[in-house]
Amino acid sequence: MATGSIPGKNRNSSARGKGPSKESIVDILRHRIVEHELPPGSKLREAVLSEEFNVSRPRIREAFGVLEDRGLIERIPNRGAVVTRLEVDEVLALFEVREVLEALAVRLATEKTPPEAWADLDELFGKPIEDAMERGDLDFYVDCVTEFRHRAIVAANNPILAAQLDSLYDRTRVLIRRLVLVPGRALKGMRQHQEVLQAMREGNAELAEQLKQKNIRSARDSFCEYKKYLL
Amino acid sequence: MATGSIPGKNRNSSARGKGPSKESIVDILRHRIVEHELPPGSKLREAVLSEEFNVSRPRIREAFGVLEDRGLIERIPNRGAVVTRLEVDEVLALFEVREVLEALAVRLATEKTPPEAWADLDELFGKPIEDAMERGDLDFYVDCVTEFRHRAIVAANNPILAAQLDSLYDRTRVLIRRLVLVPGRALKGMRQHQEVLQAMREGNAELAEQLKQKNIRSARDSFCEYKKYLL
DNA sequence: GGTTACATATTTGTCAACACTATTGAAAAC
DNA sequence: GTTTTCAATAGTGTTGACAAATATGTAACC
Repeated sequence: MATGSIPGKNRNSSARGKGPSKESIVDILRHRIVEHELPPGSKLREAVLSEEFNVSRPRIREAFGVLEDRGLIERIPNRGAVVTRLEVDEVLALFEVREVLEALAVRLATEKTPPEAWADLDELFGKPIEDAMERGDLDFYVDCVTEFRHRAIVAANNPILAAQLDSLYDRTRVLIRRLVLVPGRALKGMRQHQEVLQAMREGNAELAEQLKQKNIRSARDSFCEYKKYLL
Repeated sequence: MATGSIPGKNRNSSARGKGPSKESIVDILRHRIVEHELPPGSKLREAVLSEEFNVSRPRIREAFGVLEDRGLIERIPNRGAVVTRLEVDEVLALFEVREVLEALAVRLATEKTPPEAWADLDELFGKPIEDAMERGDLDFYVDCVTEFRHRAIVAANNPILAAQLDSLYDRTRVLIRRLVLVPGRALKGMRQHQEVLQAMREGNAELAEQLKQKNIRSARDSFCEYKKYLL
């Protein structure tokens, strides 16, 4: 259920290599959509996909069904499937939910893990990331935050939470990545993560949860301020 | 996406009435599963369903895809689909997430609505429900709590949150209903809801959120204590 | 009597072809 | 020259049938 695998370029690719499994199909499509390889508004034609994956149209159709249920595409009767376009209200709604779920992940991770386990992450968010920030290495910052997210979700040890967060994250991935371009956002995010990590190293789950929630809320505020540049 | 409609008995029902739409199919199946009309472990045969709904098997298959993605059924290759059986760990995981999401709904509802709007609910949770409790009318209690839930979710005005909560609730509906049988549980739940409502009438969103979170956590504790009777 | 092997039957997985709807282009009328 | 109507086309929605795999029941053998 948790879509953990990393799809994308790989086998199949039309060359009569027997089509990929159904889960692979939704994962590949999901990947293309969340990475804006298929930007919002793109039409998804069943025929071309069925030919590319060497499978029949009903299999594509089945994949469309779950993609639609996850809110990644919209299907208009007799008109076909289109990649969902995010509206401002929807982004704010996503942030509202992410605010409590990401915070929950941090709290559970802190509760369920000995504080020492966060030493390496804490180290990563020390000198290495500060150096990266000074030289404007945003990629490194994004990688660190991604790693933090991943570790927290794994440590939270809650498959349902992981699936829900994945689903939320899918719909805002590019947006969140664009957000680091907002002046001062990355620096602020780094400081906030350092605070969260410190609380985690002290085993203070409630504090870590509150700080993480503040972090997401502050990200949402940044989005609001710069929304016309970001959407 | 938010599965708000109330499916079940209705049109179609095999009598050559042209099959129901795809969304109807997953809603009908969803309804049967969450109400334990199809208890955990039931086998879902594509052929009988396609005949009952007067549709072809690929349509059933597509519905199975989203049901599987939502975690309501499991599909074993070449073996078919069975209704998911809940494990204790999974129930606890669901409670952990519900704890923060239901609380979020209450906070957002309080923030986005004038306090007077809760007068009728507050009234309902006053004398009427106390009387019902005295005469042991559990149905009335369940109806009140359901109404509270519904009102909070609508007032929260967040489609993503509504969809996630629906999905969580689907997987534990019968369990939660059984929970009111636990000695003292209903009474405790009533008092907790009264406290939450008071906070809402005072416009104290943060307090209402915390109280609602405590309410769910206390429900989880009750489940833990009586899990061998409930599962 | 119990166990194993085989044949049958049921059920899932997959596909290719058919029917219907909407869009787009051209042609004719104003 | 502009607008309206109609036909052709492309693409979705749906169906039924076919192939592969598993479960079941029976018979033979130990």
